[in-house]
Amino acid sequence: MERNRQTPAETRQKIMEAAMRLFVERGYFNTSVPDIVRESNISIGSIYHHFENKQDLAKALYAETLGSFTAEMLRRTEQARNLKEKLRLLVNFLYELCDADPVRMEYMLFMRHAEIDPDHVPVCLSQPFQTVIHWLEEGIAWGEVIPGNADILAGIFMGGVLKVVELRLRGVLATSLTEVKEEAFEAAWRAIGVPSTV
Amino acid sequence: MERNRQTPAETRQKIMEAAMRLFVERGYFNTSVPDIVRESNISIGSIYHHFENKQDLAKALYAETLGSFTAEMLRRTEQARNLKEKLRLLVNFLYELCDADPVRMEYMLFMRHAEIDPDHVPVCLSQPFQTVIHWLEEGIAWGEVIPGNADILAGIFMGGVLKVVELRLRGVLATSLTEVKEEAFEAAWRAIGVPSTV
DNA sequence: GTCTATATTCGGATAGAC
DNA sequence: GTCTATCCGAATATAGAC
Repeated sequence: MERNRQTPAETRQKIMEAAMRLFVERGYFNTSVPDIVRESNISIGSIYHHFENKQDLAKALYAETLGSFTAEMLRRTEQARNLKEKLRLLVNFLYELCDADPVRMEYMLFMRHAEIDPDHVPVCLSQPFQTVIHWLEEGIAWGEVIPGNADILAGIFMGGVLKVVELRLRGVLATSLTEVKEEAFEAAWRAIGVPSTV
Repeated sequence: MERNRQTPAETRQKIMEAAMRLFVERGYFNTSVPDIVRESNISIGSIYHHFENKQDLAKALYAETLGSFTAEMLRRTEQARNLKEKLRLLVNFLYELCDADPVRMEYMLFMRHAEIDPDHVPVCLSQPFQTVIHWLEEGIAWGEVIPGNADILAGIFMGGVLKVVELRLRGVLATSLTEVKEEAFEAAWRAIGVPSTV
């Protein structure tokens, strides 16, 4: 068989992309390494050259995906003037990402990574969620957010926003999320925002 | 080894309870049938007598758990006079269940059953969630709920309420859900309820 | 670095005694 | 209906040529 001309970095990238597609489609445990070989057109030997084992591949995929998501989220929200605007930009980012790359969105929302990596940090303790909690603590101090437990308010807000993503990914919502982002954001904001705030 | 004196129904029940504990603790695919043998003290032969195979056991467990949950949910909410009261009773039920039986709660919230059963119906299409959507459609007609897309409003409300459950199960919230159920409910209701409604 | 061929382990499932 | 002993396929991972 003809050998690949691509660079090692490209090979590694193709492996990870194929793995993400398959993990989303059938789940980690229903995906064998030979499946990844077929989906990526990379041989099993190369896969085990780039990654120690299947779990190591999954961990690298998770870490890199979460890392780039977090960086992009912070970039997209940093220029906001107040909390309401920050959260609106966050929702816009999430909903646009879901429309543009549903596979990546589904991967981040639903991969049960704790079943793969015993010392995995739960999503609600990871940086994106903790950042939102911190924003809400500031928002409470500033009088933009209804006083209360910031963890609970963050859960109500983000849980609502993300459940709408799930409804879209499951086909319950027929319309793209971009079309409903205002309605969803306004509802979620009503739960936590002080009404007088613009 | 001494044979069991229990009835077949008890044997079946012990198998299912052990399976649920293990599925929640390590996940379906990290649980082998020999694991279930150890956890339940039922032999592998008996397990395969009561269930066709491991997947059939998981399907029965899921169906029976969801069925009894749905029945109890409907029973607990039927006497409410209006939508706000109905949803409050629903939240009370969910949060009390989480405190009383976190394993069952976690099983229902996080089992990725689609990876086990190819023709599994997603949670957001299952009876409990569809019931809430139907309630909200009525609530909109009655003027109790802010006019809008009932799917989205249901997602915002239930997503928020359930994310708080997740925060509790993951140890982010140190207090029991019973202690915070009013705060969480009031916030989630603000997202969807017409303010004038009592 | 990439490939093919192969070894080993492990877990789902069955046979058949009691 | 419950049990023990066993089979067998599938999947992870390795060896070693190119």
